[in-house]
Amino acid sequence: MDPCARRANYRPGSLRRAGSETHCATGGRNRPPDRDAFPQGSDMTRDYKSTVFLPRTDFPMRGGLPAKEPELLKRWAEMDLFGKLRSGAKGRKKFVLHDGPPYANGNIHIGHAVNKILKDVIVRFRQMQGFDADYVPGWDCHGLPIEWKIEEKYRKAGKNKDDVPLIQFRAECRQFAEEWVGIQAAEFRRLGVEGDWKHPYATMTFPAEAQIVREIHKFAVNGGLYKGFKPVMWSVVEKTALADAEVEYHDHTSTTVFARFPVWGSSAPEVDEASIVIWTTTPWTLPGNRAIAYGDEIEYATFKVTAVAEGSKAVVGERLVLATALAESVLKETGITEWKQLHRFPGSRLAGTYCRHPLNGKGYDFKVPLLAGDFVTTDAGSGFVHIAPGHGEDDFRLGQANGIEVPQTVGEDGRYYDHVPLFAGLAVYTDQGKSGPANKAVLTAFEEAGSLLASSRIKHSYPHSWRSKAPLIFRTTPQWFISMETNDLRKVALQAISDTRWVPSQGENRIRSMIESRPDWCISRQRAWGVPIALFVRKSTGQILRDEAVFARIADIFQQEGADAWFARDPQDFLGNSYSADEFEQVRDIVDVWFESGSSHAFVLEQRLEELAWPADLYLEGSDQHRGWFHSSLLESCGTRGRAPYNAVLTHGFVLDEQGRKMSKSLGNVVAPQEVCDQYGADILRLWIINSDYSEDLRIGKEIIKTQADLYRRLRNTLRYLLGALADYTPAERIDAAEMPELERWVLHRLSELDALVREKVEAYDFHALFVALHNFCAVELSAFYFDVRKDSLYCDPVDSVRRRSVRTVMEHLFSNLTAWLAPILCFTAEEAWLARPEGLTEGSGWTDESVHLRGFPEVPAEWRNDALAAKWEAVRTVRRVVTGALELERANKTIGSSLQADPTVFVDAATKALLADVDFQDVCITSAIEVTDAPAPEGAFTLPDVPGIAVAPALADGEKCERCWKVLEEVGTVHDHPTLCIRCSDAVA
RNA sequence: GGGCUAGUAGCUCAGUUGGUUAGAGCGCGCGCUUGAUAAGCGUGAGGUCGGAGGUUCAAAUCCUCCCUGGCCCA
Repeated sequence: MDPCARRANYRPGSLRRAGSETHCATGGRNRPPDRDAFPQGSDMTRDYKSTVFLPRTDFPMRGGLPAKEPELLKRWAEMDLFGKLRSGAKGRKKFVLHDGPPYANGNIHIGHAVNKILKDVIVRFRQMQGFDADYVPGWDCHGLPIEWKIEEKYRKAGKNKDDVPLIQFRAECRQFAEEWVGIQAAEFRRLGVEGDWKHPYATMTFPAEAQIVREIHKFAVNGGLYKGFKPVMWSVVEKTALADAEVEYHDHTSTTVFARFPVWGSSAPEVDEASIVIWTTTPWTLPGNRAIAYGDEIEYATFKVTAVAEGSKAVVGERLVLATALAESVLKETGITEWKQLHRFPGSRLAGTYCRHPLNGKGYDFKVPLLAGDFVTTDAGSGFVHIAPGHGEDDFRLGQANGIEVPQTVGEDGRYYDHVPLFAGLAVYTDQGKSGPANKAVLTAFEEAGSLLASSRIKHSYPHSWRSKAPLIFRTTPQWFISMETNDLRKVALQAISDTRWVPSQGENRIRSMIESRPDWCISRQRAWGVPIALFVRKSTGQILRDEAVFARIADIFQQEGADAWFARDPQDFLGNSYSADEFEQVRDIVDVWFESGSSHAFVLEQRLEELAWPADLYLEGSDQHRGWFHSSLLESCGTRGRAPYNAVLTHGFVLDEQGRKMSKSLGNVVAPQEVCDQYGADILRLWIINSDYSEDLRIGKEIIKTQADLYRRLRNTLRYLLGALADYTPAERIDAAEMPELERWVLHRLSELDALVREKVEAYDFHALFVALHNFCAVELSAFYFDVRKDSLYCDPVDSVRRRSVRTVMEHLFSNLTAWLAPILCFTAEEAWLARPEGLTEGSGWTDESVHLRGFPEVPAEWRNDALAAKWEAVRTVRRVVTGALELERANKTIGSSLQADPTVFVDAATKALLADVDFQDVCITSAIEVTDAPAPEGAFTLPDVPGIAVAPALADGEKCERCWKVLEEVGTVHDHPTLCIRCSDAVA
C-alpha cells in the first residue's frame, strides 16, 4: 500500500535534508502541531497524574557524600561489619593481599590513598567473588625519620640526643610512631578501607621485633650474614655515619693538590719515565691512595717540560701525563711556561700501568695500579683521579671490582690511626669541625718526597652535617652484609622472580635487572630506633657466635620485653651460663628498616595462619617498591625460605597533577585526599582511582575530580531510577525470564555478558575497563535506551500486566547486580542504595543481608545468555537510530516536540521487516505509532550515511493525546468513562 | 649518564599481528522534554595520534633521532 495514503498530516518541510519533496507532499490535511493538541492540565478533565506510577524513592539524587559517608562508617562499626565478613567467609578459599606498611609519620597524602583504596577494591572484589579475603593493615615504625623528629624536639629544648638515655629515646620514638599509626588508621578508614583495624601489624610490636631478630639469626646460621666494609659519610663532630638525607651541601674551601705518581711499570712506551699527575681536593686521603683512575675514552698525552716559571715545583726535562683537554690549564697552574707534547693516546693504553706511591720507602711501599673508571671526567683536575678505596664511593667500588684492599686510615674521631706511617694521630677535622693538621702534613711529606707539583685552594660545594653543619669525610666502616652469592641467594631470587606473576608485566624486567646487578645487602645502621642486629662476636676470633640456644634466648626475651632488652639488659642474660660476656663483643648496630618490612611475611603471614596464608596471593605497592619492599621481601624470603613470599605483585604509578608534573608545595598543585573527601566524598576519590590507568602514573586536579563527580552522578541516578521504579516491589510480581518480552530478555543477556566481563577484569586487575563497561551500560544501554523505552510501560501499564511485571523483575536483577558490582568501588554509595531498597526486593535470592558488602556477586543463570537475541536487538537499535535521527529533523523544524507526536514510516528491506515483525517498534522508538514497510523509500526520505537501506519518512500521529500516557492515538475518546484516555489507560485506572 | 616507562579530542581512556573516513564515555554548543527535573532524551562541533626523518602500495601502529614528563639508580 502507499504508506502515504494514511498520512493526512504529512509535512513536506520535514524532508528538506533528504532532498526534493516526495509524491506525498501535497496530501491531506495539514494540522499545525500547536499546543492546543496537547492540553496542559486542563481543568476540563480529571487529573490522571495521580494514577501514573511515577518513580518513588528516598534515595536522594545528590549524595551529600561528605556527610553521608561518616554515617555509614559508623553503621559498619556498630554492626561489626568486618567481623561478619570474616565469620561469613570462614572455610572459603583464602585470598591474601599482604599490606605493605606505610611509614608511621605524618598525615596520609594522595599516594597513600591510591595505594590503600586500590588494595581495598581488590580485597572487596575477591571477597564478593567468593573468597575469604582477609586484610590486615600494617605500619613501618622504626627508622631515621622518626628519630629525627624526636631529636628535633630535644634540640628545641636545647638538649642533645646523646644526653638522653637510649631506652628513654627509644620509648619516645615508639610513642611518636604509635600516635601516627592511630591518625593514619583513622584517615585510611575514612576512605572506606575495610580491614582488621583492631589487629593491625606494626614492625615495632614485641612479637614483630622478636621475629625480625629470628630472621637475622637465620642468616647468621646459614652463613649468609658477614661483616664487611663500606664507605659512608661520616661526621667527626657527632662521631656517626650520616644517611644521604642528613647531608647538606655548603660552600667550603679546600686545599687542592697536583701530585706526581712516577710510572713504575707499563706496557705503554708512551709513558716511559713519566709521572702521572693527579689532582685532589682532599690531600688527607693520599695516605689511603691505592690506585689511580683514568677514562678509557679520554685522550691523554705525555708532555716534556722545557721551561718553568720562577717558584714552580716542576722540573725542566721531566715528563708528565695529562688529559689533553686539561693539559694547558694544568701546565699553567703548575708554573710550566714551555712544554712539548710527546705522545697522544687514549686512556685505554694505560691498562696494566702502575705507579710508585710518592711516599714509597716511608711505609707506603706498594704499587699503585692505573684502572679504568667510568666516573672520570675532564671537567676539572688532570684527567686522573686518585683512588683511596677507604674514602669515596667511586673509589671503594673501583677497588672492590679490582680486588684492592681497603686501607683504614682515619678513625671515628677524624684522626689517623696509629698504624698510619708518618701521620699517626693527626686530625683531618677536629671535634669542633675545624680543619686539623692532616692536610698540611701530607702536603709537606709529598713535597719532601718530590711529588708535589702545585697546591692551591678552591671554594666548592662540599657535604656537611645537617646537624652540626661541620664538614664531613668519607670513611669506610665495618658493616653487616647479607651475601648475594652465599647459598646462591641471587640465583634463588632470580628464579623466584620468574615464578611470580608481575602486573603489569614490565615490573619483572625492572626487578630482575636490579637483582642481577645489586651488590651485597648492607643491613646494618649505626642508629638508635630499630631492631638490633642481636649478635655476639667472639673477641679473640672475630667470629659470630652461632648458638641456637643463645639465639632462642634473645628472641624469647624480645618477645616478652621488646628489642629494648638488648640495650637494657646485661649481655650475660642472653649468653646464659655457657659463655662469658667478657669474651664477646655485643653488636649494637640496628638493622636496616627494609629488612624489617621485608620480614613482614614472617611476623604477619606466618604468625597468623589461622586468618592469613603464606605465601601471600598478592603484594601491591607503588612501582618504586621494586627497589624497596618487593625487593627486600624477596631477598629476605629467598634467603630464609627459598622462595618469594608472594605469588603475584601488582604495582601502581605515582600521582601527578593535571599537567603531569610532580606534586609539590612550591608548585601549589598538591591535592590532599582529606580535602577531596570533605568536598566530594571518598567514593569520588575511589572512582577516580578505578577510572585511571593505575599501571601508569595517574593525574589529579580540579577538572579531573569534577569529571569523576559527573561520572558518579550518572551511576547514582541509575541506581536512583531503579529504586524509584521498584517502589513497593514484591517478589510476587516476579516473572520468569522465559515469559518476558524480548527487550527484557535482551537486558538479561547483557547482564550475563557483563557478569563474565566483571569476573574476567577482576582476574586481570583491570578495573578501568570494568568501570568503563559498567558506566557505558548504565548511560547508553539503560538510561538512554531501556529506561527511556520502558518508562511508558512502567508508568502506565496496569500493575498486574505481564509486561510491567517483567520490567520490574528485570529492574530487580539490574539493581541486584549493579549494587554488587559497584560495591567494591563505590563502597558507600552501593551501601546507601542497598539500604534504600524497597522491602521485599531480592527476597528469596539469598541476599537479604544487612549490608551490600555481606553479599556476593549474584549468580547469573546461563540461560540468560542469548547471542541470537543480542544480534537481533543490535539490528533493532540500528533502525531505531535512523528513526531518532529523522525525528530530530522534525524537532528542528518545530514540527514536533515530544517524539510521541510522531508516527513515522520506516522503509526497510524484507529481512529487516521480518526482524521487526514481532517487535513493538513504536514503543522502542517512543512514538505513538510507527509503520514498517519494505516498500521502496520515497525520494528524500531520511537516511543515515552509515546505515544503508533504511529510510524514514516522518509524519504526525493521528488522534488525540491520551491524558494519562500522552500517546497520540485515534482511540482516545472512545471509552465512555474516560473520554480523555486511551483504552490501556482506561483499563489501568479502572 | 644508566634501567624501566609514558605522550591519541577540553578530561579519562580504547585502538588486536601495519589495512577504508582514528573510536567511546564525560564535558562543551544547540534542540527537545517538564511524569528520573540541580534530572532525562536527541543532536552537533572537537584530533597534524608529542616532533622530525625513514621503511612500506599503506604507519597512531615498524625503525632512527629529538622534545616533554614519571619512577629507580649513578
